[in-house]
Amino acid sequence: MHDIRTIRDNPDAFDAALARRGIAPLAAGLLARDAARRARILAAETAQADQNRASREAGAAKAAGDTAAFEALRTLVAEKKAEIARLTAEAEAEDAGLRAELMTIPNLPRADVPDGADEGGNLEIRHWGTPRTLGFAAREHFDIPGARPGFDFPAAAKLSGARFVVLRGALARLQRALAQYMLDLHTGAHGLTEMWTPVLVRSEAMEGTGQLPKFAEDSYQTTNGWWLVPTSEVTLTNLVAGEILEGAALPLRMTAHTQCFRSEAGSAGKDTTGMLRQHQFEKVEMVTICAPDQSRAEHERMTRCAEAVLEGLGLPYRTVVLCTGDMGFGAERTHDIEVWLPGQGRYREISSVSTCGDFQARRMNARFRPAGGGKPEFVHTLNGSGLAVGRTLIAVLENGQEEDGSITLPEALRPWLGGKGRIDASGALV
RNA sequence: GGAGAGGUGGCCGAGCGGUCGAAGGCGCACGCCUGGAAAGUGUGUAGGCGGGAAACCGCCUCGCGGGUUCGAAUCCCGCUCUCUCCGCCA
Repeated sequence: MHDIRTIRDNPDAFDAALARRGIAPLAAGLLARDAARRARILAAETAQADQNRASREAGAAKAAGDTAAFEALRTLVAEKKAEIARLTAEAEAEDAGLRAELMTIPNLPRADVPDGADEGGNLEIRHWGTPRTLGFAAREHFDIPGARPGFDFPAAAKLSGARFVVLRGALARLQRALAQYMLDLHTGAHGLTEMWTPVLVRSEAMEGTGQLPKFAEDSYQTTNGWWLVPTSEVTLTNLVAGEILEGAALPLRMTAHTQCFRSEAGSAGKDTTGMLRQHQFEKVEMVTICAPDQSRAEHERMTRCAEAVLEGLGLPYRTVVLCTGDMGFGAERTHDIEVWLPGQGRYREISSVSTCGDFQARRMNARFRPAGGGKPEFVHTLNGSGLAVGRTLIAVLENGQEEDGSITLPEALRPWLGGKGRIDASGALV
């Protein structure tokens, strides 16, 4: 959420930044609303101050035995009371209205984000690895002979419908191994704290990270009001909601492996075959809570943590910085990591690492007390996939496929695969 | 799901319907003391919003929301969360 005072101080800069995201100017409307709001607040508080004073004087008059004065003041308070009720209701309505509007406005892109209308404007900032030369026609993950027995889409359709998968045998094992490998890498070499969090959350949590109020249709809600998290960014980030952290304790770097649930509203027809885009999938997420002067370095660090997962698995990737038109709601800068998928012959997103500045912190009211003392300030929040486990499974299968239909698995996974290193053409882990 | 107890500042913990944003303690910060420290001692120490160039002033917050009252941390009602016991349960 944006700070109305910042907009007040520099409305042109606000509108200019919005324009980079293709949004029409909003500052004038917001400031008119803000002026009305403040006028109401002032009126309500002035009336309240009048009442408080009259009440004190009434008490004094009563103590002094001055009945006439007491009765007069009592009448005055009663009058003020009705006035206050009306004025505060108006003030609260204005305040809520302004806040509601601010809650729907996306974060502003940082100056170093490239302009662009869509993903065509993204810029590669680095790449790693070279796609194998296969010498045969690459298959997509669901078409590789060794993988086919492990994917049971008909069974998933029977249980749940489209965009679900049942994994069987070697593939179920492989997915588990991938998640364990990622968690161990992040908690070990990268020093993140492993967390385990709920996947059902209150609306407040979804508002804190920006999924609500604007994107309700993208998530699922239970009959009693809980939301299924679309990513554990929601739980990990909201851990600090409403808190005032000690500056010396920052940065907090966390990771969690959870199920994620997305309605995929609006992506009808996209990626309908295979398990690339599912309503339920696994993700190892990373979240960092830090001081404002730490967030740039933390963003780079987190990006490197995600890239390290792919490097450990020997999967070629490229990292792009998203242009203004392709960024998500809460981000001020995003790095997408795209893994090479031989079956599609192109790079596909496997991780998205964003720094949100104080955008989420304002929504959550998450602050820290600077190390040297002083007023609490809003923290900065960052989140990134490290990585999407299902998509990593796809990448491992497609990149490891052999002409005979078998699949060579990354060496790095052996500790979690009972020492085994390939899936044969019949689908057995050997 | 049933019964009971309880939510006060960074923490612990008092609080008669007004003088209470709140005693006291701990912690923390700064000073005194000291060769330096400890101990001792003094002072300070919540957040948000609004007005103001500033000094400063006002408003709100004792889990949340209502009510009673001239006046509520204190009385009443509802909700919520935590804890204990019972029930159920992976």
